[in-house]
Amino acid sequence: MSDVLGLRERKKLRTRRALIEAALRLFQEKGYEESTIAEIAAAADVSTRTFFSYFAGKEDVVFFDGQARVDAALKMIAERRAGESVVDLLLRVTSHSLDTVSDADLTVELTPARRHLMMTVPALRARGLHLLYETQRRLAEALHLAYADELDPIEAAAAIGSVMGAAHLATMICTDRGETPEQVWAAGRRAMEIAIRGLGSIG
Amino acid sequence: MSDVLGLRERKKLRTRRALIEAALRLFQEKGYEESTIAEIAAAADVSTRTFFSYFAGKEDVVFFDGQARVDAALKMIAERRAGESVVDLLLRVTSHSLDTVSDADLTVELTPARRHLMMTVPALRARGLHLLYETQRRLAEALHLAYADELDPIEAAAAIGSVMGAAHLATMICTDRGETPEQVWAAGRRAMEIAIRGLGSIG
DNA sequence: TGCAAATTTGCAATGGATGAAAAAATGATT
DNA sequence: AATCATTTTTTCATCCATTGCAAATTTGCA
Repeated sequence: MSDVLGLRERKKLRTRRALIEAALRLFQEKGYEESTIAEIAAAADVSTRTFFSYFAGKEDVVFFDGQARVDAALKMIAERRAGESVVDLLLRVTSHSLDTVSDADLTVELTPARRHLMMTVPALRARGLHLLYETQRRLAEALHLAYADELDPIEAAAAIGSVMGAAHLATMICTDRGETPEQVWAAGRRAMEIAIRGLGSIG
Repeated sequence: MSDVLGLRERKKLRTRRALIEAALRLFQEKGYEESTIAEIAAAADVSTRTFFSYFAGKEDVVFFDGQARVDAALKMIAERRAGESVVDLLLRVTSHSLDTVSDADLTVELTPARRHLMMTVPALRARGLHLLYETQRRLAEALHLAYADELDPIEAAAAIGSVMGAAHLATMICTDRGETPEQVWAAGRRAMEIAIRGLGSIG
C-alpha cells in the first residue's frame, strides 16, 4: 500500500485531528456535558453535521485511538512466538497495552486528562465498558485461533475474561481510591497474577 | 417498619409497575428504539414528564429489578456460612443469581424477552455492562468485608473480576452463537471453573 | 476544462432529558 | 367535613444529540 495520500485523504485526517483536539480541549475547559457538538465543530471549523461523518457520537471522540490499540493487541496474539505459553503471551500483551500510550500519529499529552474523563463522566464510562467488552470478545477469538489446537472458544473466553476482568476491576477500585498510577498498575498486575494462578491461590 | 403502605405509596408502586409493563410490552411489540417515552407514558396513563420521576432514563426501565438481584447477592456474601471457602461461596452466589428469575413482586414472564432485548439493543447492552461492573465493584467490597482477615481489597476484586469476567465473556460469546440456554449455562460454568483453577489448567 | 464522485453544508424534524411553576391528589388537623 | 401543608403530577418551554435529505462545494481524473 502506498504511503502517499491524496489531498482528499490528507484533508480528512486533518479535519479528524482538528475535531479530536477541539473536543478534548473543550472537555477539559468546560467539562464533557457542558460542551456541545456545535461548539466542537465550530472550534474545528466545520459544520455540526460534518462532526457526525467522522464520529458516530459525542462519546466516540474520546476513544479515537481505541481501534489502533486493539489492533496492536490482536496482532501480538496472531503473531505469537512459537512455543510461548498462553499465560506468557497474555502477560506480554497486557503490559504492552499499558505501556503504549496512544496512537503515535495523534496527540499524546492529553492521555491523563482523557483517563480522568473516562472515569468520571457516566456516558464515557459506559462507552468505555462497551469498548472493553468488544475488545475482550475479539481478543478471545484471536486467542482461540492462535492456539487452535489447545484452546476451544470457551477456554479462550475464560482466559481473556478472567485475566482482563480481574485486572479491570482491581484497577478501577484502586483508581477510585485515588491511588497513584504506580499503585494502580501494581494492583492490576497482582490481580492478573491471581487470575492466572486461580482463586485457590488466595483465601 | 410497617407493611401497611399509605395510598400514596401504593399508587406509586402501581404507577411504577404500569410503566414497566407498558414499556416492556411496547419494546416487544415495536422494538426498543421505535418506542418513545411519550408512548410508554401514555400507555401507563401518566404524563411524559412523570416517567422521569420513576426512571432516570429509557434504559433503566428494562433493568428495574437489578437492585433487588444485587441486594440478594450482597446478602448472601455478607451472611456467608462459617468456614465456607471463597470459592464455594462464589459458586453458591452465582448459581443462585442465575436461577432466581426476578423480583418476586413484579412480572416474571417477561424475563426471556428482556434478556433478548438486553443482548441486541446497543443502548441496553451498554447499560447492562455498566450495571454489571457496578455490581462487581460492590460484590468485591462485600467479599473483602466477609473475609476481612483473608482477602485484601485487591484480592477480593481479582476474585470477583476473574470469575465474573470469565463467566460473562463465555456466556456472551455462546449466546451470540445462538446456542441453547443450557449450552450457555454450561459454558458459563466451565469458564468459572477455569477462572477458579487458574489459567494453568488449560493450554 | 469539464465531468463524476466524494464531501460538506444547511435545514428540518425527531426524541430524550431537564427545569420551573401551576394544578391536582393526599394526609393530617381541627 | 373543611382546611392547610406536603407530595406528586402535569404542563410548558427549552436544550441538545442525532438523523435524513437535498443542495452546494471540493477533489480526482480524463
